[in-house]
Amino acid sequence: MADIKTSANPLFLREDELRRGIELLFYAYRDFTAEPDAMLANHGFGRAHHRAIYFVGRNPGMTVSALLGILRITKQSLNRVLGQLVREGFVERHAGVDDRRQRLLRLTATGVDLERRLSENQRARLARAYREAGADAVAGYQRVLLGIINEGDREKLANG
Amino acid sequence: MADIKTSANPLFLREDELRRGIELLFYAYRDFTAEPDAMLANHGFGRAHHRAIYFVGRNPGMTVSALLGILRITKQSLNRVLGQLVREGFVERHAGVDDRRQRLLRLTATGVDLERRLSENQRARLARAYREAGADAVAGYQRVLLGIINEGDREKLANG
DNA sequence: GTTTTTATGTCAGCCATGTTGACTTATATA
DNA sequence: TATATAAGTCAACATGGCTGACATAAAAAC
Repeated sequence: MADIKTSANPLFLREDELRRGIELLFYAYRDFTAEPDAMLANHGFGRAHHRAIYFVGRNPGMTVSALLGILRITKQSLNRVLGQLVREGFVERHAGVDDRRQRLLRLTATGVDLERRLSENQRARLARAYREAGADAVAGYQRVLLGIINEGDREKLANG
Repeated sequence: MADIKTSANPLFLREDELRRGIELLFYAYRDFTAEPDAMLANHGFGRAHHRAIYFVGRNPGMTVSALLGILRITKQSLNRVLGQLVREGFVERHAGVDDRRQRLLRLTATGVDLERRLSENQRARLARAYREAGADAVAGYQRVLLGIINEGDREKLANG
């Protein structure tokens, strides 16, 4: 009886393979966010704060709309966490230069520091996983995740 | 000038590569959960209900403690959603046979139906991503996600 | 130059889902 | 018989989504 589980087999998309892919994503995301969540709790912050800090740190000078587009939440939800971050000195808002209605976002020095501490855990975790899996596996990981993402962002992220 | 970005290069763990890995995981999870979330909202349910239904469907007859161990939430949080699912006829609880303190969980026919409809989207999305990425990429995707997961579950899931 | 649209912020209230802490019940085990 | 375990419950609280309504300033259209 032929081995129907070899990687070259076109039937690799059967139910079990998909179920496994779904579960691995659940477990990985669960463990990936657990430690930063615990650190954030000490500041009275939550995961939403981490996301805002992360993307502002990644895109200094980004507009509020751009951040909303990434997070896919309402501006009311965003402003709750963004307001806290501004009031507590982690994020700065400055009027845009060509469009003065815009509020350009950037991390303060304190914000940069918090972002680094928060993501350190995730970077270390991912670095270990990458190292143990090897470069080819990393390419596959990226290719599949890219395929999961909706078309619009997939194109934007494709050559990242 | 040599291409320092080839997949064989040992420097592939630099900052940018890790950042990309983090962001792909964020975007993929965001889009992976968006459609089931919308369906659940029509039932007055949320993502927590989906997780409970999914894992009970996957492990018929599982105990409450086993489910708690997977979801990593408190029993109070779980019981809120589990109670709703039982009251509304999606999940059944039966006393265990060898240990009658246990409540063994399983989906009703209605529950099986809901689970299938909820996960259909995710299975289709993942199937497309798998198909387009190819079997080698799928293996890499699984290997890296497995590496992200904490040791305890990693061993349990390794030969899944 | 006036009107309209856009970018952003804000107030109020609702819901889902996580938390802690205290307590109960039934059953298994020592 | 005493203790430990599996599960459920009540109460209160926080985070972070949501909707809807409204305000302000600046850009863009007319």
